[in-house]
Amino acid sequence: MAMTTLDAATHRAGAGREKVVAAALDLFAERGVSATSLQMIADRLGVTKAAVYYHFKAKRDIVLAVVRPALAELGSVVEDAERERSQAVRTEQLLVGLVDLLIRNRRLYAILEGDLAVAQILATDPLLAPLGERLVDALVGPDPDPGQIVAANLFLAGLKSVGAGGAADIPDAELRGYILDCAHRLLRRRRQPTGRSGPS
Amino acid sequence: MAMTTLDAATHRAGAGREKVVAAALDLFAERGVSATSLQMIADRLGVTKAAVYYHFKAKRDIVLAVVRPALAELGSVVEDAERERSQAVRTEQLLVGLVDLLIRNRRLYAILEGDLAVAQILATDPLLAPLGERLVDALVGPDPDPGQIVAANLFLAGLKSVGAGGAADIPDAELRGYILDCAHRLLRRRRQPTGRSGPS
DNA sequence: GTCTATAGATGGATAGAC
DNA sequence: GTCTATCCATCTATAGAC
Repeated sequence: MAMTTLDAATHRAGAGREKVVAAALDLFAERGVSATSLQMIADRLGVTKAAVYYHFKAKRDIVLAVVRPALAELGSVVEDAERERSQAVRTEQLLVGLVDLLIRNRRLYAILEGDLAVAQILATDPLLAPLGERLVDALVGPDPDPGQIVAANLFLAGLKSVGAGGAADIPDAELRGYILDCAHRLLRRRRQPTGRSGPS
Repeated sequence: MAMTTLDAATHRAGAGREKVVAAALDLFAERGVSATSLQMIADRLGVTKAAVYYHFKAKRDIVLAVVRPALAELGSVVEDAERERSQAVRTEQLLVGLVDLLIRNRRLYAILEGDLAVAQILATDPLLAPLGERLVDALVGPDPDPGQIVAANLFLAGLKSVGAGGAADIPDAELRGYILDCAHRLLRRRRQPTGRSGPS
């Protein structure tokens, strides 16, 4: 029974649904999630609110649909890195994957933590919620000093903002280099104040 | 005729007004600006919406009142730095002032660009709007390479997030050191690809 | 699959009594 | 200076016709 190639995961996968997601992404990036109403999404598509509600039973689900694909990718990047044994390799692989992901969809990152409402929605999703913590952990390695945690958090928070608007005029390949440079500067090992000085 | 010591600048400066600002700061930090209603602010104070409207004629004005003191301080920091002749001194002075400001009121920074609604409100204020640009300019100096602009933006964006929640358990003095370390790593001059290699 | 219509709640904001 | 009461707009969400 050919109900298209995919159908279970997303409950309905028509072109209409994807148009809603695309329009929502536009509006979320422009005005923020809380300030975007279903009416605006419907207007942009030239349909009515009720038509939007055919595809999604709540606004919350639209937010998740907009954000989930990239976060799923992010999850893969983190998992791949976590399998790496050397911390140096792990960090580098994570960084490259992270920056690539950002470059590929700059606007999305503006939404991710830009609105506290989104953070609250993501916190309710059991798969997505712990991602941030795992990210920092994989990035800095085991028993990091606090300075490195601060640096990692600062970098991750800065990432999204740079993707958002701070560097809209810089082409992808170039921006990628700049960001990786920032990451290397920030995360290069500090002089350890805690003993344990050699590589494992 | 003694109408209290101050009265012109803030149109009314009673204890009630300051309580509203304090409650709003709490709620904005917890839930974001858009998601905070006047009803919630009133409830937290045990008064009614109308009582809040006695002090502020619109929600927008509450947001500005919450944010303006710190932004005014930020303005002073930027101005002081702009008067400095050496770019190296200018950057360093700016950084120290910036980090101090962040440390002194961590929560506020979470609000500043955390909600796009706030950005839109600030953009309408003639004094506050150009601050961000001047900040970056003063931080990186004249004709910066794009990499440095990216680094500066990344740092500034990371700043607010670190103040917000990423490092809630780190004491002020220590956090201050970590952040300054990050700043120095990020903003230390790159090898210039554009000629002009020496100090002025 | 998209519509009209509307429910039901809540938002910001105002008028006027006390 | 704080209240009650209210206005009106808008919001999310649902029911049911086409």
